Amino acid sequence: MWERATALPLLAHPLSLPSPAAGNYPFTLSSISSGGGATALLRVPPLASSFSSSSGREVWLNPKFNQQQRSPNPPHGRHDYLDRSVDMAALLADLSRSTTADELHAVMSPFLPSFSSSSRRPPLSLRFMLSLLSREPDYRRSLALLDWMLDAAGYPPSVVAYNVVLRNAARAGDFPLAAGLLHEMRSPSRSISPDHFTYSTLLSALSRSKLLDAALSLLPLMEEDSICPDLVLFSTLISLALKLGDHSKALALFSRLRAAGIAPDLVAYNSLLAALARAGLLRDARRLLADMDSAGIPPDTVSYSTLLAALVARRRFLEALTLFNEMRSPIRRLPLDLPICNIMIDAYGQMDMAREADRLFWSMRQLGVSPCIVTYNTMIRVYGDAELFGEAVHLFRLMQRQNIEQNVVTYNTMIQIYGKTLEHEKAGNLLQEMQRRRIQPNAVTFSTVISIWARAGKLDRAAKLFQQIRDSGVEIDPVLYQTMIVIYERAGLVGHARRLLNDLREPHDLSKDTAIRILAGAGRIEEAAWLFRRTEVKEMDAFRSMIDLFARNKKHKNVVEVYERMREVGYFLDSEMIATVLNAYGKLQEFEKAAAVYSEMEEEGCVFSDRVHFQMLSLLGMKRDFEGVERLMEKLSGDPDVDKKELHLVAASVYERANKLDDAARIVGRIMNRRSSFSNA
DNA sequence: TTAGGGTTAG
Repeated sequence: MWERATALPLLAHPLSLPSPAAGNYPFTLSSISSGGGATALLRVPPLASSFSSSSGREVWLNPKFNQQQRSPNPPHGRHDYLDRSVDMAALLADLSRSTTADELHAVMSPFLPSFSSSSRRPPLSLRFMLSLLSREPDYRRSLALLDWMLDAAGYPPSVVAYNVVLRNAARAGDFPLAAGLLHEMRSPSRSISPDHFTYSTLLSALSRSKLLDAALSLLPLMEEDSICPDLVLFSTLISLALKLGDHSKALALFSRLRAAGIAPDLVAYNSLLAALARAGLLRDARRLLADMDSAGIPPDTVSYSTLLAALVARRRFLEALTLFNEMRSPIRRLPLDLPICNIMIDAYGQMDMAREADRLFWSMRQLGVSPCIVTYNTMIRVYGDAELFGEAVHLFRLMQRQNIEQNVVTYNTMIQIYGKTLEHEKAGNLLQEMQRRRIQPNAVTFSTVISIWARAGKLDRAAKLFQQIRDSGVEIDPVLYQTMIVIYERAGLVGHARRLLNDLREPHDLSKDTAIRILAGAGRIEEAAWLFRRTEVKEMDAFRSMIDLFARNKKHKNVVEVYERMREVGYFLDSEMIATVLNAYGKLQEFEKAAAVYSEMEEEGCVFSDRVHFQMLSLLGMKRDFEGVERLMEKLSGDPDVDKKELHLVAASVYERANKLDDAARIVGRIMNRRSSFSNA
């Protein structure tokens, strides 16, 4: 429950100042000059120097202007606040930039009793004081002043006064106080309605502190107070939900935004794209791009990179390439920026298009984009995956020669590459080198090195390193210890493995399926495969992770091996897995088998995602069975579930890759026809 | 008076 907090005393160290007896004010009105109007010059005498850094200061006031307006022609180029009442307020405002709340309060406190409670609104000077106190580290003293204003001086409660105090409590992360104030406002004794500002400040502060549920709990209160959240608030909440990985909340919030009649802007749309992508609703995301066009907010580079990253993460490269071409096509002509270069270099690498990745990497500067550490790390990995080991090493050392920052990811990537080249000594050297350079190895580094050494037959060294890690108190994460356990088991040291589990207080009967999932998920291919082959796998997730692992590593034969084992057990695959298997058969040039899987699964009543159909289409193209391509296209054109635009794009790219440009153009023509008939309708 | 989006390693 929220609680009203105790306020700190207004003045931590009371200062003694002259009493405000007549004529003893700490400043004087010294002259009135002219110009366009009455401008008053206040001279702050040395008497007041205890709250001013200089021994005397000048403050210009123009009574013609309303309070808090800035003077159009500030004398001496100064910007001073102006107040019609020409009272202390202006001076306070000016001094507030160089004076502490304590000093100001010391100046003001003698006057406090003289403030009349009969007026409806506290004078500006008091309001300044409140605002200033609330900005101090001891922001709770603003609460004391608020209490004094309401209770002692008897001013009526005001939303603004509460908001000032609440804002700074919220900014300071003091949510019990902030929410306490909110409830106090709404209580019968105060009975003032929190306004839009009250909720905005509180909600955005809660969001900054990642307190999504607390923020959401305020929405019903807002509704009671008839305050509708605005675009800013909604998009803050949506992005927070996304950051916390709760895409369904993000989607729900977006629906509420729409229901409230708020038109999303580009960023809100991009957040929605991210939410859809994370929910795996890529088709909806793809459609949203078109919706954005109709809404007059065409997608930008970020929109595309959001979708691209999601497609790449799901290994849907064909669609990713199509999308990338689309963003660079004459219709869009969107510029490339750093993240999208990073995404594409990564994607090209995974697509076995290292040459394209390389070209993009080295042309970035011409595109006006400076590669960052992520770019370098990705490019090194792509070189390694393409077995361009010389290039990988060269780039790694080039970074050092050019003093480009390297981090633990850089080293982990490079160590992994030395694992591939079976240079376990060099892997070990890099481990030492990074430690010399004060780049802390992490669990990834250790499990990689241990795995490399074990594979090189250096079991002793691996075990010794593992022991060192344990002794050092570094947390042993599941991948690290599963790696070590499999190493022991492979070496026939079952006792060691059991003891390890025992020491780590892990149950010995931790299922092998789980172990497989952990190792496969981490890309520990040797260890996962070894375990997979000697385990009677039951869990679908274990199979899935193995298919993913082998697919990621382009071990197409092994993908098929997992598939066949699943069929033996009697499992049906989901769409994603079928597409992966089809792709593997394609890479193995086993088109007949692929076609058999496709029709068999269809007969079994599997509902395919578009991706499966498109994969099959692409296989037929690779097989140069263009009659088959046309037949399948015809069939899919009549399927209401298939996205027609996407279908045509895929078909066009199938013909393009087969170098049948006329056919590709014919298909593209169909897209254009569809488009024009759509716009005519 | 308030604000939001996409990228790297086991």
